[in-house]
Amino acid sequence: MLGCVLEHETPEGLVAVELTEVEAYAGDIDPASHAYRGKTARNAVMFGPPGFAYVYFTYGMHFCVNVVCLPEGTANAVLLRAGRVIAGEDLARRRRASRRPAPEGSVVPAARPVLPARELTRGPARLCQALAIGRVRNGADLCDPASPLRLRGADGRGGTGGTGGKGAVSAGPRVGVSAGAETNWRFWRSDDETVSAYRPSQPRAPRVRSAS
DNA sequence: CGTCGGATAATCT
DNA sequence: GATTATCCGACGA
Repeated sequence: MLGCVLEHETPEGLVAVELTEVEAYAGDIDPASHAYRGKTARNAVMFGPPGFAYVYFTYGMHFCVNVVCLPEGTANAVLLRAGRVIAGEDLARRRRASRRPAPEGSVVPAARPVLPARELTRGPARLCQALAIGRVRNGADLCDPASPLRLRGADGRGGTGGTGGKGAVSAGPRVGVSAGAETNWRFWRSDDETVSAYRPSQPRAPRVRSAS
């Protein structure tokens, strides 16, 4: 799936990325998968036919998008973690511009730093923000060229991805997972600056309430 | 450049 | 009530 192109067409315009980093999740045999404990309302799309988008909401503020794989009844998916913007960079940058509150006592809004191109879709939630992928795209048909959210080969047809002969593919542990952390099911284009930084799972201490 | 804490709510136990 | 397939800004080197 590396090297394939994900496109989202909205009234605001089209943004497309060439995928540079993905992670595999293997349903019932994979403790890191959302489908590990069976079918629920959230993960239902993963149990359906392949080629559809599984979009989920996490950490109270972020969306991530997966491509459902393997036949109906199985629950496998590939998480799209990063890409390189190849169309609609302006729109992507506007969607990604973070809004900081005006400094205290100031009427002028804080200056917005210009985001480097490599930061636009570096990470699964950033990718979704740049492409404006949200809940309404859960279940979208990625293989239908008429779908607003679609996936295609880098050659404009159904061609395979990989690195297009331009380099190597690396593999390593998945980001942010606790169970199944030893499985090397994260794949990325070697030496690509759009690939997200690896962070091991960091369980946070439960929030303690002040005793007083 | 790196590490660290906070935000914030759906989902599941 | 705990956990989470994350990101951002602050701060220090």
